[in-house]
Amino acid sequence: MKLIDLGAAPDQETQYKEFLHQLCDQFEMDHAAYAGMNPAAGTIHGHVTYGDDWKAHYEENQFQLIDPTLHMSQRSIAPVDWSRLERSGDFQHVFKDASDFGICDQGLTVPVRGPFGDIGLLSVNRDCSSEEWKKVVGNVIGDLQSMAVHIHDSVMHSDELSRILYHPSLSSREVEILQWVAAGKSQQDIGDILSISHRTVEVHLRSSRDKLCALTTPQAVGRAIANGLIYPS
Amino acid sequence: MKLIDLGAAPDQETQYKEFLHQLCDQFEMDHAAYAGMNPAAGTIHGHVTYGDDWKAHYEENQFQLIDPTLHMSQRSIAPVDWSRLERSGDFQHVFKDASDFGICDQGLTVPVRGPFGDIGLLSVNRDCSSEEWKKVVGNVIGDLQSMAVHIHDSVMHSDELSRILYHPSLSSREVEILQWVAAGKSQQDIGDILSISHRTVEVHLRSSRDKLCALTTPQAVGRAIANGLIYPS
DNA sequence: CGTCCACTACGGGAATCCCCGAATAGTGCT
DNA sequence: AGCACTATTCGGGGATTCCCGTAGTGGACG
Repeated sequence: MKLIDLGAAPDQETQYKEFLHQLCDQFEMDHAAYAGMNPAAGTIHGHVTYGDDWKAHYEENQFQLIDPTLHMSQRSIAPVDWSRLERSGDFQHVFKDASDFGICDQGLTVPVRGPFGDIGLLSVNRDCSSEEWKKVVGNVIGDLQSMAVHIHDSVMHSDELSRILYHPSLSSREVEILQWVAAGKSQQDIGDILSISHRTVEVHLRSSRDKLCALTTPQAVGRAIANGLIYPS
Repeated sequence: MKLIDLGAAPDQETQYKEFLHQLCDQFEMDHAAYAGMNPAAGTIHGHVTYGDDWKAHYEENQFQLIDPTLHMSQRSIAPVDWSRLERSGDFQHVFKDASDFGICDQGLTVPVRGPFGDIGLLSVNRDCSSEEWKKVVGNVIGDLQSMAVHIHDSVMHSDELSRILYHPSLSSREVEILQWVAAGKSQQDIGDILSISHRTVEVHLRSSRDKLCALTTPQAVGRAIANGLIYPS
């Protein structure tokens, strides 16, 4: 299994696309797609081997908001075979359109997570018999896992600068207190834990809200988690 | 590659240990160890193939606080080969003791992350020549990745609180209100928007908290966002 | 058909949070 | 040194949220 050095790519878009095409050839897949979300930087990376027509159609209809393959695998640790997805309205909606573009609903999505709340999703699909699919998947699942880690690692490291630049600058005290709030502690509790007045705790929370442009503490916690500043607990 | 159904284990400790021993046999390793941390549930799972004497020594000296293999891989996306670890004082300290127990410093740690900030670390090591190590690792890295995902997935789902968190069932009204809260609206605002009493809004929030096992609304919002029930805004 | 349970809905009063003002200490710039 | 800015600390008092109790409705089940 050959790994491309994705980091040194001068033209990343082309490089990643080429990588995915090679991945398809190697693992006998029709298509491959990678989606990487870095909430800390507010960036989203997408690379696909699909045609531009399907890409345009997907973006136009905002399918990323309802796409069940993204929704499920974002919540999973293990790879998600599309056959195990609920055949809901959203599923029918997306895959009915997909089939019009010659894309089948037999696929697999491998989720990868980094330490900053960043998520990478590597999806592959192939139009073939159910038995053949199972056999192919069984053979390449481990390599796919490695590929997913490799591409996500590469993408996130190429994006490191923007992550640092766009990181909201909360003070350590503010992060500390926000983390306790997300852990379900009251302001009084936190004051006791940190041995300061609960009034002071509230001031730090206020400045956190200001910096995150949040109207309420729950909203601030939501944004802090989405930004990878704190972890849910 | 055979996967044990870890979920149906009557005696989990024994089952996981047996799984790790099989993993060693299959991948030609001396030892294997898994450590899983779930901050949402506040639980830590550990399973190793090391002897009880080293286990006791490790715990006694609180090595988990300084162990560089844990420290580095907690911050990495890709697997970490121990040869790339900095030979710091902590490294010397841990591995000097380890060698006294017949454990070598040639190993690899594979990190896996779930959607709740939960981390699983699967480590393997083997005493052999550097060339042989590279060859062995190259052959099994993909399978190790799959194994790490499999065991972490299994451990997290075997945990009671984790099970609840991974499969919450909020009513549509509860999700709707939680989404407004995450958008920074007050209970009064939401009541006006939905044309119901703000008291009722609070009841829905309370049942949302209950279902998500959250002590406060901010914590509930954090968990709801973390598992994709609502979107940050 | 009655029972149980989940969802929806409302209100009183206590607990908590949030807006206001205020003080001290450190940091960087002129 | 003087100034501006931020981080950290604290308190009063009004606004908001939260706990407890109550109640109607509709679906599931023996």
